[in-house]
Amino acid sequence: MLVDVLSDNGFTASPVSSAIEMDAVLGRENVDLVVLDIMLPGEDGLSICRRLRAGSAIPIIMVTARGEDIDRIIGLEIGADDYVPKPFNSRELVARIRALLRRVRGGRDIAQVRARPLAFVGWRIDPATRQLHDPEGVRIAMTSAELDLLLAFCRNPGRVLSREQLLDMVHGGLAGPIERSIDVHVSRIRQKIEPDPGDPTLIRTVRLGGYVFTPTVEEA
Amino acid sequence: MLVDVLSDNGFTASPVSSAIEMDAVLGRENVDLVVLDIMLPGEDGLSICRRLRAGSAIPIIMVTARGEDIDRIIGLEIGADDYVPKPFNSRELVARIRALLRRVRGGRDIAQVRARPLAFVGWRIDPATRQLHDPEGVRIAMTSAELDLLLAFCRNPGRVLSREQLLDMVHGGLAGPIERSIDVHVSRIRQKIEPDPGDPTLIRTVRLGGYVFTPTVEEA
DNA sequence: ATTCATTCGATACAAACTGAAACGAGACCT
DNA sequence: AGGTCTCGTTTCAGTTTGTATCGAATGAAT
Repeated sequence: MLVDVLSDNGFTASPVSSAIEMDAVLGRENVDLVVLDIMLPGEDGLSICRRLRAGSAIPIIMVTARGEDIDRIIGLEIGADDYVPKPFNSRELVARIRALLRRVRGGRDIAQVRARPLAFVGWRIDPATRQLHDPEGVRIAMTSAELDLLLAFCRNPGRVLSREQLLDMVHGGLAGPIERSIDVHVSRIRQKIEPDPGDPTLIRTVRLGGYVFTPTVEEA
Repeated sequence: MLVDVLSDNGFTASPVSSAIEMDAVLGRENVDLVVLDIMLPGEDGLSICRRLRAGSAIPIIMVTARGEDIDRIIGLEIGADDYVPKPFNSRELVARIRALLRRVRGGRDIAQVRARPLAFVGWRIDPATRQLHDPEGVRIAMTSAELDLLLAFCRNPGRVLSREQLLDMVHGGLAGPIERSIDVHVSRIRQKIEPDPGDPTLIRTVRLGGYVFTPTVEEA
């Protein structure tokens, strides 16, 4: 029944009835999330959960008939990401799966959200086309690194971002340039977007801290 | 009671009893997670949740007395990250908070709630843009350390703050300068904001105590 | 009232940090 | 293969910041 509900909601479900089967599926398919019943023949659900969690960060939702608090607590503390008591409403399970996927791959979901153009004080920046337009609608040429950095700022307005954080966001974590290169890019961006690059207001420096992007950013 | 439980578990909790209070706390403190009761005077819990979610990705756990599935579903679909039915075991709530924080931090992409600007005797100071404006609206240049210190004062008006406390607030706890450096910064701030820096009224010295910020401060 | 020890305010200075320009290696296009 | 563009590094000047110093103010004791 569960498989049907999930299929109806656009998921691909691979039902398994034992820990051994599960391992097999996990081994050959790309699994985004595990729905785990505590009651399974063979290895116990809690034990499976602990084992999975030890080896990966795969999202786990536990299902159990036993409604006692203590089970939920143990489940959550062992590392399950969510818990659904049985009997459950199938819409609730789907909602929880969606919520968990949304959270866990924050990366990808936000990526969709992030694909939308953003706007600040008249400027528009579009991650999809990788273009920047000034308040008059004129396109301002931006290099790749500049645009990435500006995007990182736009996605974290009003927050002090350290050079390390910015480097992470722009350079995707992989080791590369030294932190001071951020300064250079900030300087170059300022030349292009600040009304008075000598007295910047959009990207402010926080000494010993990094930089803050000050305007409010909204989707456009 | 909740506050006690959370404190016992190492969290810092700021209880509020209305949406307005909540906004105030969110504006001035660094909030990691919101526990939201559906039943609140004034704005409805679901509405608050929707509003919060519209502006930020702050983790939200909803608490409600109504145990019906439909409420949970709505709550989750609106964007709450988790749901706890009342009456709840306090250990379960703590476990859920831990689990949620763990997940969210793992994502390491928490969009913070934007800090609100503050005002005193005509002056405006905006933590988000890190700018200070005098009563005529003219921007007064402030260095990072000066602005941080003035912000610390604005967030604790009418209280005598020791140099040690101020150093903590400005320098973020990490060991650094000696206490007397606060004197120098206070002096520099006075030069910029006091009508008569020789006879300061806004930041008053408390001998053997520290300094007090005297004006009333409100959100602007 | 005077003296004395602290404490605080203001200035000066050195160290640390940031901004901007210059440079060169590498990527990309033709 | 040549040229242009981009980007990380380096360098140097300007700003910011912490500390030191000295004089003024405070408060207690004589």
